[in-house]
Amino acid sequence: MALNQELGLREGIKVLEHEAVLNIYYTASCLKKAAAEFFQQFGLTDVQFNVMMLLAYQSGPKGGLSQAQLSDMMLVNRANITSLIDRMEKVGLVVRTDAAGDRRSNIIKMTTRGRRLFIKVEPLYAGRVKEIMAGIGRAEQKRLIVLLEKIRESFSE
Amino acid sequence: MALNQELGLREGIKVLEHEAVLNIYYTASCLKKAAAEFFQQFGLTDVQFNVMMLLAYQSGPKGGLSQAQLSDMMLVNRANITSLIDRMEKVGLVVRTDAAGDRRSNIIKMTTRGRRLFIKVEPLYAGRVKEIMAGIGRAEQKRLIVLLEKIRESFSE
DNA sequence: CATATATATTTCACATATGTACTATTTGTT
DNA sequence: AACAAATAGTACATATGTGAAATATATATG
Repeated sequence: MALNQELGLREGIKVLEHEAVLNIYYTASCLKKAAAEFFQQFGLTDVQFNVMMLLAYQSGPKGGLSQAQLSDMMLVNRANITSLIDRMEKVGLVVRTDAAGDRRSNIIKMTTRGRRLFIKVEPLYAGRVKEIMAGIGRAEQKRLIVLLEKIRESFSE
Repeated sequence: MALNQELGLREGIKVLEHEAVLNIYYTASCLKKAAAEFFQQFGLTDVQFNVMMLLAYQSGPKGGLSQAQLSDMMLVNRANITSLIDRMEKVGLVVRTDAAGDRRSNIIKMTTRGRRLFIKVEPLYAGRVKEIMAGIGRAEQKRLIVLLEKIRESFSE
């Protein structure tokens, strides 16, 4: 449905570019809500699951990632990683370990409990994502990705 | 640029659907940051500007919108509108007025100062949005909007 | 080697988002 | 009219996002 109707606006959105931007915002927000809802049953947030996914697939030779690396891969302010890892550490999903050779940084690793939970949740999540994206086919998904990449190019200039 | 590279991921994203979702998130985040940066020079946040835009274009016969109406049009939790309007009222952009006939609800209206600022900022914002979206043409923007609408359909079932 | 600069993390103040619970008021039903 | 249910706003706890400043440690340069 068009955004106008979904939001119950009396007046349409006049600038096409703005309508496109609002569509991106709104869709991201819907997806985020659906993700939050999905992860809640496992006591996780979408952001926490993202951390676990990065630790599972992107870990370096040290068997973990520093907070700075996580921050870069998540586009999250570094200040924010501190409390995020605090919360995850408190519930035993990850641990901070010393980085060999650099006493400034922590290497974050998943605990056995974290890994076990991740292995259980990940395939279920993949299924849910496919369900949600079933409205558009693979070719359309690829086209969507290309369009979004083009938009982001204006930021890297 | 592909998300893999932008985030510096060692391993690519395996599930296409997930890659599409992450692209939407990431693009929304980039757009939001650009908006925040833009509005900062006027002492506004993007969310506050959104409130002003709704008050300017969507106001009902009472010359304003209730907090509940704003909440619906912004997809913001109602609990959140309270503090948002608190902050905007404190800096004199909007006022809470009594709703004739319903003592439960407040009608939010822009102040003269708010309206003056909005009139100044709006065309500059429209220009900035066009700049940002210049990477894709009008036809592509329309196609993007359609794709995003299709994705959102899976939530309204 | 000493000093300047850069990097990693933490802390702080704040804006925004969520859900839940509460009060006040309105509306709908009997 | 009396009572139940719905609605509007607020308050609170929590998660996430921002920038700025502080601390500790590493690195680069003269």
